[in-house]
Amino acid sequence: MTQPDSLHYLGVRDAIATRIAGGELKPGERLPSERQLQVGGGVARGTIREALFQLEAEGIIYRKDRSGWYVSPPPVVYDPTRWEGFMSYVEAQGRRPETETLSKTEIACTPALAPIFGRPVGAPMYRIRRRRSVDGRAVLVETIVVDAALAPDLLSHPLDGSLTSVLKSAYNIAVARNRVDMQPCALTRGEAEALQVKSGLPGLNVVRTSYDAQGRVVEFDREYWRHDALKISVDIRVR
Amino acid sequence: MTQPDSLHYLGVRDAIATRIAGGELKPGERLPSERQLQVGGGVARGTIREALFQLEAEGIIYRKDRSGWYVSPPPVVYDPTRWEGFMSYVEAQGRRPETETLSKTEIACTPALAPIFGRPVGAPMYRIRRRRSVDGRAVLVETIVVDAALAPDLLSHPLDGSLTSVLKSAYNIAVARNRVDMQPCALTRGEAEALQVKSGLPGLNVVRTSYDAQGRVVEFDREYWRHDALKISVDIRVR
DNA sequence: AAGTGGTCTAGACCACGCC
DNA sequence: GCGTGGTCTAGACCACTTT
Repeated sequence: MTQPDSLHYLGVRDAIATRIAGGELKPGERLPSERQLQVGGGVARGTIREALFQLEAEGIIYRKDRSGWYVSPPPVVYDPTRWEGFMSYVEAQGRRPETETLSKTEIACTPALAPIFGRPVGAPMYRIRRRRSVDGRAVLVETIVVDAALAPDLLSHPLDGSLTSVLKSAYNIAVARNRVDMQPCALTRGEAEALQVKSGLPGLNVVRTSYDAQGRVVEFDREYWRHDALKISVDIRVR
Repeated sequence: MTQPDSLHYLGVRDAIATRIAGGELKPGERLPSERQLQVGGGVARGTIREALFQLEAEGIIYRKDRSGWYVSPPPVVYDPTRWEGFMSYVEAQGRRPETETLSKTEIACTPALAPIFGRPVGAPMYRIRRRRSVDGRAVLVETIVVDAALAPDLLSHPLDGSLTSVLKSAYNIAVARNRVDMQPCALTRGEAEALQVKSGLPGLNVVRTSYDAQGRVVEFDREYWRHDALKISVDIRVR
């Protein structure tokens, strides 16, 4: 008999959490399979899974679809008031960043985008979809939209680094104001697929709108982060 | 037969989401019980619950323990770079804020707090636990710690409003710098209980450290938010 | 081919909210 | 005291990853 704090699945949770905290299971390592975790306990697989979901919600473990459960690495710290770019701040934290461009296309400005950019529906825009990883684990997918009138021929530039610095160096466009919105969400359909997570997992939706000194929108970026990959830190001085 | 996109629980999810989006079920209203939702479909209750968990992760519905499932109201927008205080910004959004003081005690500075405040272990501190609600739904619990040397007799002041303004008006302590850390988390034990949610639900952990002009920590605040109650918005001007 | 997690069924009992 | 969600069992089959 497992005999936990009255609840089986929390007892199983604690048992696994203890093995992780004790260093028996290290970040990135795989847990025993669900059926193996059942062994002596006389516990149904559903109860084991309940415990695993709990640990997943806490950010302690994560899963690779149909491959297994793994111990989560520590989160990346992100300061929305700075924009050195993903690559540099991840590296500064001693982690290995990676960016893949999933697609880059010219699109016509949609009714949803028109008011954001202050441009007519149908105006040419560039849309870039990227996936970014830390230490080989995909942590976010993003969709960036840029006004083609401001940055003609943008897509011929290298897009796997900082887009902001491309805009600065190739087009002399400087960001003067940044608006960042963040909201807990569920990762569904496309985002979940790109991050190779189960649809419905919690995530963080980060929307960044960058303006130049004239108030024009130079970059509109929607990011979907794994909920366990990120820690936000903002430091503000009062005027 | 329900006949969804191959997956039963996603079909059930879509059916419920449609009823909510269509206005048949309004924010704050209760959904039919899990057993009622099974009716014609030949669907197991576990599958229904899978669909409800999905909607919960998306922030579309929430549950009151053993009472039922309800349609979520829209989130509150929170700007960490401003601190007019919870009461005023919630009101500004046309919602009804509420604050309850759960406890207020004098404590001895712990080893964890000592380096934050730069004070010796054992130094007197005040600890205040509060719960805050929007339109009658508890959305966050917080624990605030203040150095007793800076604000003697703090606990005799009214604590259901803005603590920052009490510090300002009663002690002439002004905040010069604010550090805000946010991280997705799971609501467990005490927090879950205070928010009347099931332990393990996703939440957002917000830690705010406020400094005065001399660099002293005047307020250390740890907040646990329901994941579906909050939207963060930051607006930054570049120097 | 074997093993894994993902989904689903059909029951059961319990603790607790609500009336 | 009835109905609710919360927990749990013991199976089953499937899609997919891994070897």
